Amino acid sequence: MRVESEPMKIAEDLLAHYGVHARRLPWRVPPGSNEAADPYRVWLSEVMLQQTTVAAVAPYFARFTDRWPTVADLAAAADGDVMAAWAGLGYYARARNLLACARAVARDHGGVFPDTEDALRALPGVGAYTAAAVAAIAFRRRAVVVDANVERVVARLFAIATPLPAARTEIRAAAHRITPDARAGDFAQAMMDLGATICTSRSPACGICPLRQDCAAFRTADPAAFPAKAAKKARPHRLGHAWWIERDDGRIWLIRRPDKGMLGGMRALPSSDWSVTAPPAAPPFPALWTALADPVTHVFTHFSLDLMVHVARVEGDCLPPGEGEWWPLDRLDEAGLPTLFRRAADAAMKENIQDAW
DNA sequence: GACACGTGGGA
DNA sequence: TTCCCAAGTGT
Repeated sequence: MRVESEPMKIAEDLLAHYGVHARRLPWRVPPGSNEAADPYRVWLSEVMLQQTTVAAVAPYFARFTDRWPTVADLAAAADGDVMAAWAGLGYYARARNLLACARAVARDHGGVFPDTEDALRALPGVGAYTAAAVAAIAFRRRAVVVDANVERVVARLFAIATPLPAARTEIRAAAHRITPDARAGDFAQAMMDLGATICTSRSPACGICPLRQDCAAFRTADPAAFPAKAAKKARPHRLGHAWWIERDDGRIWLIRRPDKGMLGGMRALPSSDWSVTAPPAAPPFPALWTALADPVTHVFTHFSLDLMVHVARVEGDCLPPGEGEWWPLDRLDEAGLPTLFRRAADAAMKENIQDAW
């Protein structure tokens, strides 16, 4: 005979806890509030929060909503402005899809977010998770919201031993069982709060968990062992070159990367391909090139990179090959460089200061 | 299902 | 230092 709490009891216990302990977040309406959540803000926050921490998102969310208060404002924004505003947050396909989604809402939905999970799911950059989250949180629909937090909490509640990702089907079915018909949005946010603050990946605080009496993993020797996960692959290493071209009027040459691939759509220094073996350091044009002593090291999700930075100072009549723009050094912050190239720029400028001395 | 796709913080 | 991971989506 199984010892398992009633599905409804889990939701009741969790929502009671959430009513008292809900985190106050800029995009969140407090539990029990009569105020309705703004679908635009809910959607924007959900996209920003994909694979990204609350701490990292908060300042970006503030800047975006200040500059583009409505989905119509965002839909009317220039591509480059949005990409630059996203710079540093990572996963830049999100920014491209964000704009595409805002414009689809403006063009196909009269500037109003659709209020069903299916219609939301059809929008660019809105997958199963985000569609369910927006439907539940902004439109108070009964949707089963499953993110990594929910997966972890559910895997523990029911001590699901199947390793991820194979356990997804089983976890989703269990999440469906415990999701209440009413307040599914609060329930989802409560699950995520629990996963972020108590039922954490490494050392869950079971002693203060409102669900410990409902939790099968709590009754095992090692609750943190759930969910089991498949082994990860080793991270390969790559090498590349980047070119810092500084003109005598205090500008540097920036290009825009193609939409597809790494850092797609972002401003960048000209650079070589990033290969497993060092590509030949073939500069974009002949000049007096100086390589920085140390490469810029950067770790991406699926590989790490050593980027050699080569510096050249050129005359005002120099025109590097290909598309690009001369960008004033004193406004480099506004260029919206992704972190890799921001670090390369910092290294190049530091080197130049040493030259001047 | 597998893989590409960023970044910064915590243990 | 190194590894893991954080409100996933698209292909």
